[in-house]
Amino acid sequence: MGKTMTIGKLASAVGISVETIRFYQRQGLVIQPEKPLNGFRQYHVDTIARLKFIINAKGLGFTLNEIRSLDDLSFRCELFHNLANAKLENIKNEIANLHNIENKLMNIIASCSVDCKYEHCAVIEKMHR
Amino acid sequence: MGKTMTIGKLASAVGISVETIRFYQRQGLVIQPEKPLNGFRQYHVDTIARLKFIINAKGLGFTLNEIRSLDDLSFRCELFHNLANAKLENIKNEIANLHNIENKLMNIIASCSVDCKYEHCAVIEKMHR
DNA sequence: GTTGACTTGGTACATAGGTACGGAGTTTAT
DNA sequence: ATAAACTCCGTACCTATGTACCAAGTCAAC
Repeated sequence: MGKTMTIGKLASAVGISVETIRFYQRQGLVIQPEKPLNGFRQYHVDTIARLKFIINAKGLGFTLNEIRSLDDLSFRCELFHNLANAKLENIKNEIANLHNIENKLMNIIASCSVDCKYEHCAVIEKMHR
Repeated sequence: MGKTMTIGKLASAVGISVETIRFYQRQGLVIQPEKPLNGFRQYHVDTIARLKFIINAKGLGFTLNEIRSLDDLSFRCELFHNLANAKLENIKNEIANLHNIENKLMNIIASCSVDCKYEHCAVIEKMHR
């Protein structure tokens, strides 16, 4: 047996909405417990850990699809290592792209300060080429 | 007058698809020229600059909505400065968030190397709390 | 003057990750 | 025993940025 709870309690226990849990069920991330002939579905306390896992993995940048695939690792470090490293590369690329944009923006802002003496912004002008 | 062209020529002149130009028109980013009673719509050469502006602004991280609002600046540097700085802050925040994730990932990868002596990955375990 | 390439306009689909709604059933509190 | 709160289920909607498809019209080349 063990402790069980309705979806609302579960939701407030982990700090997400009922609708989100239902969404995760539809995505196959959380197993929906059987519905008793009479009454509300009962969720096992372990579902809290499951949801926290999903939330934590999301916090590490994993998508819901990737989290689903994390399940296939069945706690084997080596496989997890690979996925985490792949994700890390991923994040580093995103950071590099953003740094690129950041530099362009800083250049353009600096350039605007220097070049734009009159009404007509030379920087906006340049953006048309 | 001036040179004009059909949408296909325009698309290949700037290196995007016809569908994308049509999409930008629907978004109000590009003005659709009048359709002659008989024949294809003719785009003025200036539309090339317009599209390049959109593409460049996208490259600076501006969304299509923001690009639409860039139009209201009518080349006034000061206003553009404000928007560009806001966007820069924006990008910096995104970078900071990603760095945060990056650190968490690196910690977790390192921790997995140290803690996981056996089959059961202690790091995945921790992600359930 | 016919064939192939292009345009037009409308609509549907795609991703990712949810949020919102509505009517009916169930449970809980008073 | 009745009202308030909660659950269930299905479905529609949301943002952002396009992509895909279709039938019908038009244009250009050979």
